[in-house]
Amino acid sequence: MALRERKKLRTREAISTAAIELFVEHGFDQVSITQVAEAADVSRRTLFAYFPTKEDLVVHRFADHEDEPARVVRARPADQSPLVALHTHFIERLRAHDPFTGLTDLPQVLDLYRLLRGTPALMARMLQFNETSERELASALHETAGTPELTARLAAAQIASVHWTLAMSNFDRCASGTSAPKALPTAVKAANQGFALLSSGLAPLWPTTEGSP
Amino acid sequence: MALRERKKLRTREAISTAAIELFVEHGFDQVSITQVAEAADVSRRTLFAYFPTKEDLVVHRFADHEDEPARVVRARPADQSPLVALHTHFIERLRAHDPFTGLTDLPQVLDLYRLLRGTPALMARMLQFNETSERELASALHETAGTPELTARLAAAQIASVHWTLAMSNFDRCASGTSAPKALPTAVKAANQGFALLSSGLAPLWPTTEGSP
DNA sequence: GTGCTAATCTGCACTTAGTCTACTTTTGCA
DNA sequence: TGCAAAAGTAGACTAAGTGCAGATTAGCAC
Repeated sequence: MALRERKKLRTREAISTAAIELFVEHGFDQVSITQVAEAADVSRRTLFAYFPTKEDLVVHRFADHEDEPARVVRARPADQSPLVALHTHFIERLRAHDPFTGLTDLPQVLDLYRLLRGTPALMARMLQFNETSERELASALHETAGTPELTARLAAAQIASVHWTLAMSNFDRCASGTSAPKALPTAVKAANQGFALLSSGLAPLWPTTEGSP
Repeated sequence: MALRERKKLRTREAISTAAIELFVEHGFDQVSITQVAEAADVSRRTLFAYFPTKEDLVVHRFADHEDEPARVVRARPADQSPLVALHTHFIERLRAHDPFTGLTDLPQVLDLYRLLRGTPALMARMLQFNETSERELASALHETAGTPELTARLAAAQIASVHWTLAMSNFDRCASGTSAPKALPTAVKAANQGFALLSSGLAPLWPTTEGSP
């Protein structure tokens, strides 16, 4: 990689790191773009060349994971169902304490999560990420499993929402002080339940005599 | 209702109507708050007394439906499962061409939907509505069906996402010119499939020999 | 090294969303 | 009619984000 490219990456990291540090310490709304630019030793204008909005200074760190579910579905063995592939992968990442699952002990990541949850503007941006992820997952299901389009969209929506719920739930436990290894068994159980609900449906939760309309 | 209250409501409506009219004609980003205030014949500052953000000028029209799923679950007969209640209700609203379902012929509503879909900032705001709706549904499930908290959250997430997907799918059909009565059968079939997936799970979609991990 | 080109960085002015404060108008009611 | 409270207004202010014109700097040819 050329010097120019490397320098750009370093600058980008420097800006984002400075931003998150300031945001974590003083709060997202209490720190201005100008202050971030000063801390990172670049001009305000340059900062906007790297990050289109203030929110992106924080959430770009999750951009890598945006297409993870779709990739997992596309990369699965031919004889494996998408749901099993996603389940297996999630449990695997959980055991690896991948921040992607919400289960982590890294103080920096926990701070980052706390910042996200406490800032509506950032949560809104994360939901958009989630929607992109969902759309890509729908495409992957449609293209690799032959699922009809609407069906794929419905399934992807369910899967993405369960995924998000599990990650938030895991994070909440870690943020409130439980260590990752200690939270792992609960997290695995939760993940198993989430994927079981996806796989077998919600009907067994509320058994009644009445049928559907 | 007192004169003061009535006048406030009228002002609120006038502002929102003027705003939507302008936004639909020229685009959300091409119209400034100042222009909206002028069109509604109030001061900029007064406008902000009624609507906290520019986005709210548009999306407040959906605020009524925010807690609809939770209400349906709470109001269901004692012997009915939450899922059946929600399914029945959705089909009912579909037949009534309730804009809440995305199925409508009212040109104003269609314009409004088109505006939403074409404006990322507005979609982001709608996703937040959806999340609130999901949280309230989770509470309703937890409190009225005795579902454990995490289970309720997972179920609510799935239900809310299917709901949203169905509404968007119906809207897309209507926005592309299909009349509501003509789109109804397809919409009912889609709803039945969505709720069937929720009820019985995704496993049957992708039958394989391999089990879960 | 020298110089050229193109990418990058910067300063500055500008627009717009949203807030704050102090002041005026209107409404409900005695 | 008069008064207290609610609602509306004017105008200055902060901060995000954009456009532009000029200064720097990397990459490369010689």
